[in-house]
Amino acid sequence: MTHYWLLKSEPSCFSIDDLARRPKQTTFWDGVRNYQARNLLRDTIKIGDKAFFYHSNATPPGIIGIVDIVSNGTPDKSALNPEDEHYDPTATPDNPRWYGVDVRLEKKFSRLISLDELKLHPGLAEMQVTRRGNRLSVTPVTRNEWQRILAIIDRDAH
DNA sequence: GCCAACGTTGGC
DNA sequence: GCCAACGTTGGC
Repeated sequence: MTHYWLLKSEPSCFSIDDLARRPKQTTFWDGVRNYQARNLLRDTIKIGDKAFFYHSNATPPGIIGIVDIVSNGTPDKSALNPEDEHYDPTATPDNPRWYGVDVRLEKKFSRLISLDELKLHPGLAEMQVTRRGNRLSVTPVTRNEWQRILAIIDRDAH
């Protein structure tokens, strides 16, 4: 069964357009350094799931598209690379500590659905990403929330 | 195991 | 750039 997620990225670091330029519009979602998010990436998110691509620390922040999850969780090798900005000296090949998944761009929305809009929408205001103080970069999205957002985009297209 | 200090996230 | 929220670290 397909599950739905929201993945945050700062567009100044990695944007949906950056993903669109990658070979096969696919990349390894690396650099997550929070245990709760790590557990989701390692254990819970599976091939065939889908996720919203969320631009955080943007003006405005919001949901900008959809990615398909195209691998199960695998060790995040960026933690092992001293040259990488996400290097973690406590990670080892035997105990990789951090995980990620491969994602492929499914769709960039015709417009960004801003955080403000989510908060104002009765069916979306309870999304985890709208909660004050929420810092988790990987959060679950309910089937209803997923379909409501698709309906907004679909409506705009007509 | 507590908790103060510190670092990071991310909206504004 | 500010700062509230929250996660992590480390002394005790």
